[in-house]
Amino acid sequence: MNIGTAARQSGLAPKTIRYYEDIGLLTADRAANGYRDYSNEDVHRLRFVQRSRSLGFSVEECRQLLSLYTDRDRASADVKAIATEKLGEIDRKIAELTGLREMLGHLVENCHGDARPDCSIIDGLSGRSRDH
Amino acid sequence: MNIGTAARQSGLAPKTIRYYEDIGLLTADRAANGYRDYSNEDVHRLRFVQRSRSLGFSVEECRQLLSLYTDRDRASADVKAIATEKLGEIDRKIAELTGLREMLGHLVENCHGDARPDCSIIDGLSGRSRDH
DNA sequence: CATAAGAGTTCCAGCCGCTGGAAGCTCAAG
DNA sequence: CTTGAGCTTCCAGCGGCTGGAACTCTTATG
Repeated sequence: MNIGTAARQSGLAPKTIRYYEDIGLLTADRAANGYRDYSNEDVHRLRFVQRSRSLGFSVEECRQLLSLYTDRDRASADVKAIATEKLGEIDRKIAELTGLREMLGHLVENCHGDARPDCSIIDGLSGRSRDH
Repeated sequence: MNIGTAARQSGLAPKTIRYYEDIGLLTADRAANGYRDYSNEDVHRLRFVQRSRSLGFSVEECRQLLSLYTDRDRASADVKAIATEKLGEIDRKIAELTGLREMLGHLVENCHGDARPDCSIIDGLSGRSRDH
């Protein structure tokens, strides 16, 4: 199948698929006319990458996961290690964002938000606030 | 004061400060020797940007905030609007990450993580899992 | 006073992960 | 036969820095 079909079936943009080929993440056969030609198994791999990316894995991690995916002899522990590491990262990001949310939330709450120039958000950002 | 001192006091890297000047976010006086020369007020502004960036505002948003910071006549409502919008974005990001966390958490939980090649994480990523 | 270290300057290039756009090819429908 | 969609390649740019080269300037020490 052509790249457009593979794109639709995998949820990736054609441009993205070409880019992945460019950086050597995935290869594709070529038809006689020079068009890329994708098998169902290729689409599986594309979707695998799409899901992994959307779960927060970097392209390099996808490369690793993909080789683990392809290598039927690898231990599941190898995969679990990568996924667990990622889980930690996600947790750290959530914690960080939650902190941000709290701080910014305070600022917004304390800002009267009217026509007066006095603004606790600006004060907070400039480090002139009384607490924290 | 020189850029290094301003950097230390604002929590930004000298490179970053030069970059901000490059893109016209902040300007700096020059001393006779050509070195950038920062006043205490400059450092205030640098720190303002540093905080804003660390709270998740983009450089462009920082530019807006900075002009609101500098303009003593603006209404606090203007600032509040930007901050509230940002708060929504942060909430969306948290929700997204929480979703990811849950999904990846399930996969990791179900993976026995031993030497066997059978792996529920790989299965999940490849879209072969039974549920979700 | 010579010299060496450290901090400043400029500019160019690269990171990640795409995405847009130009110019040219191929293919299917009308 | 023409039109338009879809494919190809390549080059450039996004955001937000960061690294490195090559240079000048300042400061401390022998």
